Amino acid sequence: MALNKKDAFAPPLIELADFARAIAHPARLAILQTLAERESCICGEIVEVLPLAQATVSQHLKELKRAGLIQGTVSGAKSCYCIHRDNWNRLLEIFQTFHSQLDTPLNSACC
Amino acid sequence: MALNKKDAFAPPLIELADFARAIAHPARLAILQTLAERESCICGEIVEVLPLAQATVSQHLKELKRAGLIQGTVSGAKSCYCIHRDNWNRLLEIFQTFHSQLDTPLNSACC
DNA sequence: TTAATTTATCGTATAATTGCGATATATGAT
DNA sequence: ATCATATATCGCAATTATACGATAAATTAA
Repeated sequence: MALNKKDAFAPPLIELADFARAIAHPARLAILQTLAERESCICGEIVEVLPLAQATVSQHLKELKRAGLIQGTVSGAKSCYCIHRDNWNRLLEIFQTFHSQLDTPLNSACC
Repeated sequence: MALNKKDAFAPPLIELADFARAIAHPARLAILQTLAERESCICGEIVEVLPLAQATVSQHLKELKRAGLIQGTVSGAKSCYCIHRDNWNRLLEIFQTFHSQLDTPLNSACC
């Protein structure tokens, strides 16, 4: 955009929007699923599972890490990832809070 | 992207990712908030509240409408918007379902 | 009818996202 | 030491998103 206006909004909105952006791609949701279903925190396995090139998967992993939804550590030549449980739960919490704040006050009569 | 790979993923993931994308901008979250706090379903009022130009707000409204999170009807020269309660609740539901599916099976021991 | 108001859309510019091949780097195996 | 494996990063291309001024279209007010 010409100018980034995101910072003009309230911090809670920015935080939720940022989390939402991280999960706003089916590949990243699939990564989270894969990390969850296997007890070991794979990496190359994710590349096998997803219909994407290794470089692309690495980028998605980086984005999830940036948002704090996963964490990764190097173990030898391989890289090990897993879900960051605290932040993953926090996302649910703040979205539930936001959602309930938008509950209809009186009636849901609308336009 | 060179080629859009999103369709290569499971429909539930695509649906959730699409909802997430719609709320992945603080302006759109602010719009949802504004629509919720006023019983009347404003439009020009949103422009007054947000730190964005009218054309930009209109674009964000269009995006929220595309995702099904709001609905709008024309009433005279003005346009009236409100939250699409069914879909708004559905988003919460499918995210909660997805989130619970990723619950730790045994231990949360990680990398 | 004319003027003002309201909102959607167009056109444009800029920035971010997505995707991948190629490469660099580091570890593990031989 | 050499080779294979694993992964992050670079560079590039294509697409999409963000933002806004200008304009169009329709309604309301005068």
